[in-house]
Amino acid sequence: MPRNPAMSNASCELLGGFFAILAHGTRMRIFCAVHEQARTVTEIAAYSGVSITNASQHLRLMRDRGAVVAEKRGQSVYYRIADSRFVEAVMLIRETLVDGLQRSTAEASAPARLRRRARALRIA
Amino acid sequence: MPRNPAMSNASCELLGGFFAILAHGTRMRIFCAVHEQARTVTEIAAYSGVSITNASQHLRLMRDRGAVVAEKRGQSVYYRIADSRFVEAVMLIRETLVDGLQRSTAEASAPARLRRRARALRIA
DNA sequence: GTGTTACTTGCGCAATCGCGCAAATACGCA
DNA sequence: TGCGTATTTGCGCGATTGCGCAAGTAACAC
Repeated sequence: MPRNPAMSNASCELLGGFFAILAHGTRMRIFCAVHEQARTVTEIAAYSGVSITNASQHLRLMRDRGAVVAEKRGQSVYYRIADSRFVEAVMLIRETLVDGLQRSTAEASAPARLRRRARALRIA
Repeated sequence: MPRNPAMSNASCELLGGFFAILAHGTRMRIFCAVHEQARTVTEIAAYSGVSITNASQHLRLMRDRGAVVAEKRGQSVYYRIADSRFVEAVMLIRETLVDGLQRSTAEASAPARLRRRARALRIA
């Protein structure tokens, strides 16, 4: 990337693998669920609107790739985001996406698809 | 996310869709290829080590979701990153990932898998 | 018009992903 | 010990993704 243009293939695969973690609506919701405090699998499942089994499956993937960390307390497992910079990065992308959509929808010819997206992100 | 914990489901789907753009080694390499200057499909394909057809397919996805923009000049199409903040976000995640792997590999019990990952990102 | 270069698109197939279900494991309490 | 709660894991199947191949479109030169 910027200061390191010739990033190795292995680095690209690795980074790509990390982005895959958030490349899914449910996992993004899980990310939101744990972004401010550690939560149990049951809580996360309820928040995200998926089964406990499914939440556990997603959490395993996210943990294996270093996005979240798990801590067992009593009979529950608490998950939280491994590093707050991940949240910063997501915020940054979200803002940029919103700006891009605002610019698009400002043009009269903006297709309905874009306007719908902009609305989804709560702008315009 | 941080300032907006209760992000709507639609927002999560949308953000997830965006992350999917970079959730693939080839697309990450394409991202690297165009991060500092606009390049043609042929150049991008050569840089990324894939066929022109395949590069074009990936680029279409990336353009549809707003990660890159295309500009036709002569008989070539030049692609570039739509917003430099996308690059910043990728850098931020890359650094965070490197830090996490450094911390992991610092422990004596770090599994070989992590050490391999750290090496791939050119640390340690 | 023909030919060439640059890129895109439709199709088909193998590989991967997401998820429900049932079974297994781990913990705490009586 | 046995019981209830919390979480994980293995399996199977439908849905999606990635990619090669062949055909199609676009711009330029002759």
